[in-house]
Amino acid sequence: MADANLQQRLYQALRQALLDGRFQPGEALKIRDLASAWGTSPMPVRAALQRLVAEGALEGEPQRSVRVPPMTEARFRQLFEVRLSLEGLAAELACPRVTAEALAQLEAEVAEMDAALQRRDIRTYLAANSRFHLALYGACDNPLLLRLIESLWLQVGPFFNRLFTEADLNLRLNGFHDEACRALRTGDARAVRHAVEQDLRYCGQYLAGLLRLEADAPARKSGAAARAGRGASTRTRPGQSASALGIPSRAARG
Amino acid sequence: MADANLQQRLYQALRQALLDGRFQPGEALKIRDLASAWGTSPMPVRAALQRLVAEGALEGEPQRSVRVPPMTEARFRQLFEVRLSLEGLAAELACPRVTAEALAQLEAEVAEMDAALQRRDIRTYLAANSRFHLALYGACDNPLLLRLIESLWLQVGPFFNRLFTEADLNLRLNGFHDEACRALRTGDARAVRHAVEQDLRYCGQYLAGLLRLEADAPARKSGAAARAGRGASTRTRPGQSASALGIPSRAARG
DNA sequence: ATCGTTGTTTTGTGATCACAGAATGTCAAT
DNA sequence: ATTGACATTCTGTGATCACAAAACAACGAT
Repeated sequence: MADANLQQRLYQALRQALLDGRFQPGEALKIRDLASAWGTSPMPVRAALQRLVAEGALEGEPQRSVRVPPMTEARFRQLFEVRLSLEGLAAELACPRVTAEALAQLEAEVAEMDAALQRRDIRTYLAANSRFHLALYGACDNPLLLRLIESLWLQVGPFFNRLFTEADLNLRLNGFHDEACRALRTGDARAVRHAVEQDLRYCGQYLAGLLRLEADAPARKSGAAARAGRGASTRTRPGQSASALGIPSRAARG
Repeated sequence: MADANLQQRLYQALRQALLDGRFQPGEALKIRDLASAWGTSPMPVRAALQRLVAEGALEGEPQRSVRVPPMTEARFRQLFEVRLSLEGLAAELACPRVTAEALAQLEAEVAEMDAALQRRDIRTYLAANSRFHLALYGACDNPLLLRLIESLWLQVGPFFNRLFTEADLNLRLNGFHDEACRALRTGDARAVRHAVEQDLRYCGQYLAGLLRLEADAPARKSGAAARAGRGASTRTRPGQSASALGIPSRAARG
């Protein structure tokens, strides 16, 4: 996984950075900056960015810089309408195909999420949550569906992770995971789907609330450099976003 | 639409060629060939191909030529599972949002399809069919969903169109379109979804049958150059696939 | 003080070149 | 005749260069 094409590694790195919310919404990713940060030529960076644009993870108008799309209420609604449909389908398909080992892993993830919630360790919770859903959907025997779901995650990621790190959640969203596990044991595919859909709906409602809050209070602190309309005139200096990457930046040459 | 970036124009051209089934499944698209066919440098072609790979319309292993993926039963199943879910969702969402003009267009398309069927004009039928579904889904007020559906069409396209041009269809799949229109008038979203799903299922079942037939009879004539396993040793001469394009090939220079 | 204008810099895009890995084609040995 | 190794060609990938459009900043007019 570490080898392969340079552009594919850059793609993976950018993808992970996006999922971790290491880029500000609205932030412009400039080819030459990233290239110098990685110590490569602009070429593979260009390819990686174009691929992310093709997947909808980044937005780029014809002749302008590529930006990470800010989350709006409209986009959020669209995203969750599709997520509900697709992840529900994956869950339903996965039910009859899930193996004993997979089910064991799922329950282990639920346990870890419980523990993380009690420790108020959001980071670990989110990681276990991702693994839970991925392991569940992974059993659906439909790689195409899986790819689509992952591309959707990539589009929510930047917004999702950023908000969750700030928010203290006294809410219990692990109940739906437990419910899903029970339904999996029963073999009730509809119930599995319903549990996953409820999980998504619950989580989505919470995030929508946070989004509304952030929209009302337009960046009181240094955060959120760009609003929904047009990006503010904050000019980013070269190499600024380099710190957001894994910094494999081999000895800034030049 | 005709202007914009070179790579975007190439992308659109390739996309259309793919939708029209002008490329053989399994055929390898080589950068330099397409570039010389268009009279451009290999660079924008590379970008366009990579974008199509990112969307799943083409498949490409790391260091080898990009190919149009052959349709297999597994892939077909995966594709239609997702299509059913997504297009059903789009139809359901579109129902309460469809305008009077859109509905008029939909019924006009149905009429045209009827006429085309009686004339056994498959070409016109397919075009009207595309317009019908696109117009319906277009009312769903979810551009993201629309993009996903179009990318799915792009993946079925090469297979879909090729088979339909060969097959004489005495089947009546216009009934579901009519049913959808009636449900739209009633405002019964579930019924609209059901009609569209039935349409897809019916069409999919037919195509699956043809696929099975083609799989059993492995290319008795000159068609189908490559099978599912490994591509045959048919070595394509440069410029062969150029005829499949719009041939904007400006005076082969050199 | 604000807005329109102009000159400079930045930044994406396309072309050409260079390199490495894969595929193919040839030839010799069994 | 088939199979193995070897040489050649092809093809994707990355680097560097050149150009045009967009963004930015400074300036001048109202």
